[in-house]
Amino acid sequence: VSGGDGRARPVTLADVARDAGTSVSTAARALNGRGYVSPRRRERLLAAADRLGYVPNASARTLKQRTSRVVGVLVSDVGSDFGARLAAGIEQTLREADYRMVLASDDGDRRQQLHGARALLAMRPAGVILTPVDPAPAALLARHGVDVVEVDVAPADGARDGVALDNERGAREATVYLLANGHRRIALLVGDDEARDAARLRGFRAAHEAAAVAADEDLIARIGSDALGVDARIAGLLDEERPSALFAATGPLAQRAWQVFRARGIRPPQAVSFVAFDDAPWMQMVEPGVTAVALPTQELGRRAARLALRRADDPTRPPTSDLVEPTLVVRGSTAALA
Amino acid sequence: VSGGDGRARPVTLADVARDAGTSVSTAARALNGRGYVSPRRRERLLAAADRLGYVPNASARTLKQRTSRVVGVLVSDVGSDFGARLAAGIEQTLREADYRMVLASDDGDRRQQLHGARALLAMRPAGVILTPVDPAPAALLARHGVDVVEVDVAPADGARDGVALDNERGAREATVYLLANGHRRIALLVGDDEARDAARLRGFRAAHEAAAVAADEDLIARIGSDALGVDARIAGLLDEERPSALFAATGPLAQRAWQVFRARGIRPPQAVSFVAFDDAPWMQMVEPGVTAVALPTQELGRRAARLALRRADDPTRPPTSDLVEPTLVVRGSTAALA
DNA sequence: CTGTTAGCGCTTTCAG
DNA sequence: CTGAAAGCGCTAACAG
Repeated sequence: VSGGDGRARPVTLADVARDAGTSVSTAARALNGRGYVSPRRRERLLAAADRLGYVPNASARTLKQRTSRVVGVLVSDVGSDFGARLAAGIEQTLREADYRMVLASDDGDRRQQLHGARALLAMRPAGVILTPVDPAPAALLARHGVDVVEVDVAPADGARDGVALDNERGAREATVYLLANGHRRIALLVGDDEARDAARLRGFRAAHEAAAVAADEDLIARIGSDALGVDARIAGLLDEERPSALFAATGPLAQRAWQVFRARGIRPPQAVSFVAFDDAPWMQMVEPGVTAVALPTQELGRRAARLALRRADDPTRPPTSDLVEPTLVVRGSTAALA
Repeated sequence: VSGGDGRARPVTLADVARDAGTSVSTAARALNGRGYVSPRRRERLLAAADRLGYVPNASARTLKQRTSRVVGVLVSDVGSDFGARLAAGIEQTLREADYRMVLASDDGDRRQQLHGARALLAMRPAGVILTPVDPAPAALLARHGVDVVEVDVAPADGARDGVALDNERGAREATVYLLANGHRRIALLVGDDEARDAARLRGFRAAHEAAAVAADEDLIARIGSDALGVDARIAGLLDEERPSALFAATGPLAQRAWQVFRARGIRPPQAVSFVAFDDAPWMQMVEPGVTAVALPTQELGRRAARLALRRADDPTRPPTSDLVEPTLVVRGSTAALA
């Protein structure tokens, strides 16, 4: 990188123009490639810009064009595995298209969400990607004419762009796998979320129906992972219902279940086979490895970013809602029922 | 949130002023609280802003003030555990101070790093936080008058603000713990990085010196975790040197070591005690749990953000370099030598 | 193909 | 205490 000493005043387009002996408009045309500029002058301008260390002022451009090359991202927690991988996918795609990502999180707090949305609005973003917890931020953004892409919500109502994981299919495949391995009494641990967990439950049921196996309702535990007594509930399920397999349809529940196994000396697939939803690093470190449904979270981010970019490009196209497919990773925690 | 229907043109300060029957300058003073405005008018302006759904235009403000309320963050990988937690800490602190974070990553690619730095520069950020891989981006930024905070570099040379993990101390404490438990032949697995791993190695040595135990050089393996034959090297170390404890001073090496244990049926602390650097979720899921040095990565981020903010506030203060301390988490993989 | 011109929305002297 | 006015740096007509 050449040019530009520690001067206080940043180099502006006017400086470059002056240096090359042209007007600012010619300089502008040369530096962002649109409009006619004679090759000679273009070259001189490019050289001058380089030598002076010219960096365009994004604010000035945004002010004039009324839109920036920034896409806002609102997630509940960047530090979580989900948030991190999502953000990574988004950022990667954005960067390839020469857009910037401004990332805001709310610590699961509605007020923060709205505040974040307003802060993003102030930057006149080309779009905003958000994982919706509350409808208010999306509504605010939309009301101000900002295009929104929703992530990980049930196949969107069609009013907005959205990308979601195919929770139902993931759960179905895991269940199909167990059924195909001869399991008939499969216990299900699933969260109590309206959308996500309901879809996983549907997948579990669908697999049973397809196999013409009746799913015993007593084997199904809908329970938040942070609820009190989760461990006891899991233990109870194991003891009383004696399932041949356990499907933990949530990352945290899988973790709890594994802890219960450890505590009671259960070592899948002996006694029970074990399948988890949401593959995590620990699942391949434990012995045996845990068979799990792996979620393409980063791909989810890429798709969301692609949608945002596409919409920025053409605001009139009809809303899309994408679905990304999880895959089952088979490890040692499952075995065929003899 | 009140006001503002789906109009195309965003509400500007002029609109608010007109609505309240004042001039824009009065409106400006009222809405950002500095300068005199009569209570009556202030109130009317606030009400008007609210009713109209006014959102200030950050670009206009930035253009005028020549600096934004944005802090740039350059990390190599947002999706990694380190990057994610760092970003989370930074974002949290920034948000509390009403600053925004624009996050860019380079996939370990120098060109991307420079490109990211330029993109940030264009936004006239109040500061940039980066995990330095290459000195060029920081230099570019600094040359253009942007304040830089470096993260996780050896206690900075004092030229710039910086926050680092106290790698030496973390390694020392882990080693002290093993020595205190009677271990004398402690094998060390450490990376070949110039700064970070060298510090950890120093810590290992320092602990030995303090305990007046000679560290056997044959027990020390400096090896990149991605090198070929890491597993064989680890196995060899175990077989040939018969250490009573193994200290894996890097996350990836710890993972490799654990895999080797699994493959050979070794179950710490039987045969060997095991300590890892960089506590990770899997370490509490495996049986037994792994004793590990936990790194306060999120705190690292908070500190970095705080430094950036402080410097934005006062550009003249002398550079600070902070050090954050890791803590040892004792689990079941270590035992006292009989 | 090039230069002039008029702002984008906000902040900030500077008079009143 | 308030308003007029002058830009911040860039883009986009529109004349030449």
